[in-house]
Amino acid sequence: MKYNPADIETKWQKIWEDKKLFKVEKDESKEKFYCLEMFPYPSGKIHMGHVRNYAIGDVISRYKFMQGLNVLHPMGWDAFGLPAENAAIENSTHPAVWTKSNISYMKEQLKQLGLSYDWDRDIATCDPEYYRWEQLIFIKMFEKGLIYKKKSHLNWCDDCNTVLANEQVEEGACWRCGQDVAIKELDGWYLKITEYADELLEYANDKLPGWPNKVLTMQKNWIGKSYGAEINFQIKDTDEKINVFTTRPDTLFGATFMSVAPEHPIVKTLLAGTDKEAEGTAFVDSILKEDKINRMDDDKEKRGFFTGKYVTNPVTGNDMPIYIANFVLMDYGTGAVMAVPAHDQRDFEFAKKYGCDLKIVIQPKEELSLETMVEAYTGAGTLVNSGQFDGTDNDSAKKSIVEFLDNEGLGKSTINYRLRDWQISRQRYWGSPIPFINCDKCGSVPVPEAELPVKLPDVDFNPDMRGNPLDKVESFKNTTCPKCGGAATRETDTMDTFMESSWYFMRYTSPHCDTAPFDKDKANYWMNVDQYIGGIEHAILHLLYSRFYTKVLRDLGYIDIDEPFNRLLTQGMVCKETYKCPEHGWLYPEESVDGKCSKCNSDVAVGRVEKMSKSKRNVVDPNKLIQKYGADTARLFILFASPPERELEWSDSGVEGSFRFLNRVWRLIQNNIELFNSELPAPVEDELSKELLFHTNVAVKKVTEDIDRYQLNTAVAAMMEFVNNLYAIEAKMGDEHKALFRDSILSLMKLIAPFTPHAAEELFEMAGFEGLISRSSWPEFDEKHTQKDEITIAVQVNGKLRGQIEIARDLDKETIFEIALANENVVKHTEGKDIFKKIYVPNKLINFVVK
RNA sequence: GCCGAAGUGGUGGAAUUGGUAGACACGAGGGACUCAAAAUCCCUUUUCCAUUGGAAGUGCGGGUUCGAUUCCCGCCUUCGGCACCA
Repeated sequence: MKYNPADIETKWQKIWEDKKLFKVEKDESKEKFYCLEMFPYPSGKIHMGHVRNYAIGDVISRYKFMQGLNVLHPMGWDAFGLPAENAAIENSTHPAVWTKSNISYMKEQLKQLGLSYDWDRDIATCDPEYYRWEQLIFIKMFEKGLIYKKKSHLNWCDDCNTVLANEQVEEGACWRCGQDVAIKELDGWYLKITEYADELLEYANDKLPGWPNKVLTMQKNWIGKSYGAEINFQIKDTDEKINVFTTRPDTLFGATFMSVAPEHPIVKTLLAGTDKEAEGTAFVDSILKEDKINRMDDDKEKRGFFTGKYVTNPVTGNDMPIYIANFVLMDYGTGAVMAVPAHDQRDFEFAKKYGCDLKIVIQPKEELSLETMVEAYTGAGTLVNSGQFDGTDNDSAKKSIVEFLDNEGLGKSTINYRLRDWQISRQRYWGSPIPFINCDKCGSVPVPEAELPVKLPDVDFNPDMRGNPLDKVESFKNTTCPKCGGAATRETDTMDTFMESSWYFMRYTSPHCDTAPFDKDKANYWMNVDQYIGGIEHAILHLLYSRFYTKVLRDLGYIDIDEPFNRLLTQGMVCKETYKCPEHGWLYPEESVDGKCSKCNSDVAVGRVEKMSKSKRNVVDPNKLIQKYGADTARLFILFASPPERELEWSDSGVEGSFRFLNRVWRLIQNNIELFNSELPAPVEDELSKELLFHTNVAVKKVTEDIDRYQLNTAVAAMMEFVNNLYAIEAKMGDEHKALFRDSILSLMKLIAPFTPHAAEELFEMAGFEGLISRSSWPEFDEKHTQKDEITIAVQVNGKLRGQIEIARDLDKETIFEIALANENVVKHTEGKDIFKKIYVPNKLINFVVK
């Protein structure tokens, strides 16, 4: 029978589904393994990135199943988000309709890949049964003081009437309507992730050994803990002070002016009623009008405005002019900076432009002078011009100056984070409603728990819609205050969709629990996720939020763990070269035929290898691939082509190779299928038997170890090598070897089972086995068969390979040297020379050092 | 600019702890089978010189070592992250 993936794949997918093969329950008697891949946004159809992600997770899950573990392997849908809402507006359909149809289509696609999910645990985050718990958690967090509301400056599109995330601003304009983006001060809800900054950092430092360093480093940088001081500066002729944060208190004597952020509240006070007011306000407005992206541009010119006011340097007593400066960020530190132009590059540039004083307070070995300085000196040195601190090295001066300030009540040592609290308000429809009611008398009041979930109301979507749909649904918006009973309005913003993905992995442990977000017992049994797999692009946002959420849920008493994910594998992107036609722009791969555009026959320009994306059309559709070769081939190729962490360059001919391999496996086992139903003579202990045992045990060992260390590409290579060896042995063997050969091809079936499960099931069945190979045991290897008695070792002279000798394993050293020295070619290189050192690496090589 | 990762045949990649560089696969060339094709199978395939064999070779330049793709120093390139963070 020819290998025909189309028939066998649907057959086995149905059997697995009918038998609910991958359905699991908590079972204390078994060791558990929780394998999780990042759930997808239901955008319409799956792409190669999904295939790769889920193929990796499926191999690991199936392998652990076969090793006898109780494996939880769930899948679901990150179902809230803007694309659904945009599609709804465009097509006048409800986002729920669009989302649901996408989910059912994509679910079918995933099933076609033969993935081992427990579909009974399927969840969609847009389901009120999911987001009701998110709303409950939100209220619990509020009660614990982890949530607050504040005004802040955000990207705002007037036309769409909504806040935009930074990444939704394209060259200063709204990505959807092209309107210029403004900065607007808006109310928003914040989660106090900064309260957990230290713990998040601490675990990232050394308590997450299963995470790639790369991701931990990115998170550490994102949190950005820095030690420094807060120093108070008195505004001259007033009672008010301006606080600054600095990491360089040692340079305080060199502070000659002050810069404050345009958004800083003090700005209005400073300008009020002065002759600078009009000009200053205009300056501030001109900066705030720029969108955030532009304002943070590379090499942005430094612009400042002198307010006409001064602060007093607390240690020198000198007047320091106060400038409003475009490069000072309101949301880092205190929004005000003491400027030390001699020792900070930004302040240096600013001072040169606006003619501010420079003062050197740190001298390195090679003396600085103001006349020759062309840039700020930021290195170490000895303090000068710094009163009683002169002569101390700048590092210890950091401490002593802060101590001095502390004693005088002028400042204190402090720690600052780059991490900011998480703003979760979105002026959108397709997200979880924020369960709060705004009352004129009582302020923001949580919706009583009994009234949860706050469900999204129905809205008629149409292309003429603008703004936040919820805000216009009067029946939703108008309500009464739960506290005072007076008229009140419901919060019409919805939550950031990262809120859903921050705890979905816990919901999977009891997805239908209707009394709590999840069953605590079950969650404690299944968590942590033992293996999490997903794209590197989530290194910060999703993975940091999930860690934060886990700690919060712990502190709220929902679960007893500190971190959600034990091991993390970040898979690389799937890439392909791009094709561009001078007439028709980007082309799909199939539109470029022999270097010509299939539409106009112009020469096609082959671009660089890039991440597969719809916009550049350098995509390969998993559907077409599965139709042509089957899911097993698709899975095998995507795992073989590259190690999981690295990016994968798509190659059609590589796919052919994987298909060929599967056919070779198929034929090898087919040709010998009758062995499974035959009485065979007892095996003999000859060379060929030894060889067979050797190759089989080596293959099992290598595949096992490679899966354990995520090297799925070399695991596939080991299976290929095994098959090549089996063909060679098949050609030589007699009846007395067939019993062993039968064992070997059974091992082969099991080894390929996690990778190409359909083909493995079919072969297993044809061999006459009862039950499913997916539920059979993983093959074991015997270390003694992975070693040969006769081995080849390399003979080097002065580190250069001069020969190879066959010896018995573990032969004594001196005998090996004798044999090696007798080797003809070795003699040539040692003759007439002194051998003054002989090195022997057991069973590997020897090296003669001669002169 | 800062941080991180990577750089190996024509191509994707392998070499797990410092020990025979190029496993496995793709592509290419040659051959077998076939009326022919497809499929399959076999051989060759780092470069250079050559007759057994030799020389060079893992981005570049140094170093440590009997021995370096692997460790150290300096540089180049590519990719990723962060970026006026006080």
